[in-house]
Amino acid sequence: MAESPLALEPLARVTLNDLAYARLKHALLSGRLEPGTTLTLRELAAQLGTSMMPVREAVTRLSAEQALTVLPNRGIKVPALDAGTAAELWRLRFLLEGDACAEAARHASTAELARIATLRDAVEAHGRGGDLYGVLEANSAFQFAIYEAARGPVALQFIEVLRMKSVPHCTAAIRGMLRERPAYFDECWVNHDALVDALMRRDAVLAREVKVRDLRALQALVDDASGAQP
Amino acid sequence: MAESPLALEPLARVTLNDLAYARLKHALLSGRLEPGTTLTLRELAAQLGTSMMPVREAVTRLSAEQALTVLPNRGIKVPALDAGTAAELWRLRFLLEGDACAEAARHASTAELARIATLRDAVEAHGRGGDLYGVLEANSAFQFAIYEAARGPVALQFIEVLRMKSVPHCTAAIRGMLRERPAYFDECWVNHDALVDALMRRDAVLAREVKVRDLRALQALVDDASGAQP
DNA sequence: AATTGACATCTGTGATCACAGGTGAATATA
DNA sequence: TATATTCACCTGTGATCACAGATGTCAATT
Repeated sequence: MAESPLALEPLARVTLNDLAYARLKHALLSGRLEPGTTLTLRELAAQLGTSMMPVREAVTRLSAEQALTVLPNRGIKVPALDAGTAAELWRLRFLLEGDACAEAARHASTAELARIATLRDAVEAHGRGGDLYGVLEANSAFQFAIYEAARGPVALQFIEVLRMKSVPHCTAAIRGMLRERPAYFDECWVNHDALVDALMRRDAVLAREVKVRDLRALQALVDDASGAQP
Repeated sequence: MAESPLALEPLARVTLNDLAYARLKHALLSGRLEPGTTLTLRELAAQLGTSMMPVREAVTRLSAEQALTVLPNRGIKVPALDAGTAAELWRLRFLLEGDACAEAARHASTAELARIATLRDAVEAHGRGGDLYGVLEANSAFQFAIYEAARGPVALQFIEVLRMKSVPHCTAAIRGMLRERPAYFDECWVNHDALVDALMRRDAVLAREVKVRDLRALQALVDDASGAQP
């Protein structure tokens, strides 16, 4: 067989299983599922218009990643985090997301940098508008644009898992603060600007530093909120 | 309801799915599956004495983690790594396994340290005996005893995923070196000793440093072997 | 009136069946 | 003899069916 000069990708086969997983992942990453929410396979299958089969493989996977918990004969639950697990998640987010930002500073193309800057603006716009899901969705898109630019598919997948577990745990606190003290988020916009700036200047060390600072602020917000009204 | 003084664990429900996953994971982590090996769902189901169902959920999961590749209508394959992915895996192993060793130095109980030291001896014994699967199995047990002592379940899972992808890629090189230049591994035993020593002295920085050195040596071995006879 | 008992219902799990699609060997053709 | 073509077989994927177990309701009993 002759070597094709096109070298086309093998054209990844997308199964209903993958599709179901992608949907649930997106729901978790964009804060639309909060701890305590319960689901059932049959209900999800009906919503997606398929049989239970693809849904249950997706749920099995998410349950293995501890992004969902399956109660035997009782349904599927978005788990609440105990303090120890939450602490470990923050630690790993500092480590992996910080590292990914450093790598992004090294590898991002100018087109990617431009796209990242655009997405940053969208986050701030939604944030000042005060709509929760808008800002969560936009923020997710902004962050993952950076992590994709880091050119590390394995690390990207780890970060997805971390955030699927972490985001639901943060949503309530963000909603409260967005309603009561929206000015609190000014610090976020500053950090976002600083991060984009570091990426554009190719300063890997600074990028990681800014990212960790940003995450630490979020952790403080969430810890305060859950400490105040548990 | 009265608070039970026993506070028993909820007794985790173990499904055939989990069992099948554990089996395949173990086969990958202990080097018994090498790149290029092909499997089928029906064959695995027959070996495990179940229907295809539990096996396929386990395989779906492993394929999502890219520890296995499923070729549409053609079977399941243990994937070979391209250079880019291999490099990223090494980078992440330095990061996460190094970090886990540092954490183990902080949190390991004396009982765990004793067990780790025992397992270290077993690795060296099998290594000097020259039997491949013995040393791989013992080494896996030794390393994971350390990572469990680090008290980070999420990080532990990430490390498992990394090694499921990395170990098959290393097996052939280790076999070759074990046969041709067994003295090469003396460096390993020294590193293992140094690692256990660092753990016992609670020196987190040193533990990470030794671990990274150990991994770097393994990477050099594997890269040399695959560069020599690709 | 409070407690206990049974039962109807709903859950995830596992098995079996049906199917589209890809492979490769055997066959027919030039 | 070399090439093209067909076709039987085997694969993963998806749907449907069967089942054990947990829950909560409702009635019978004390």
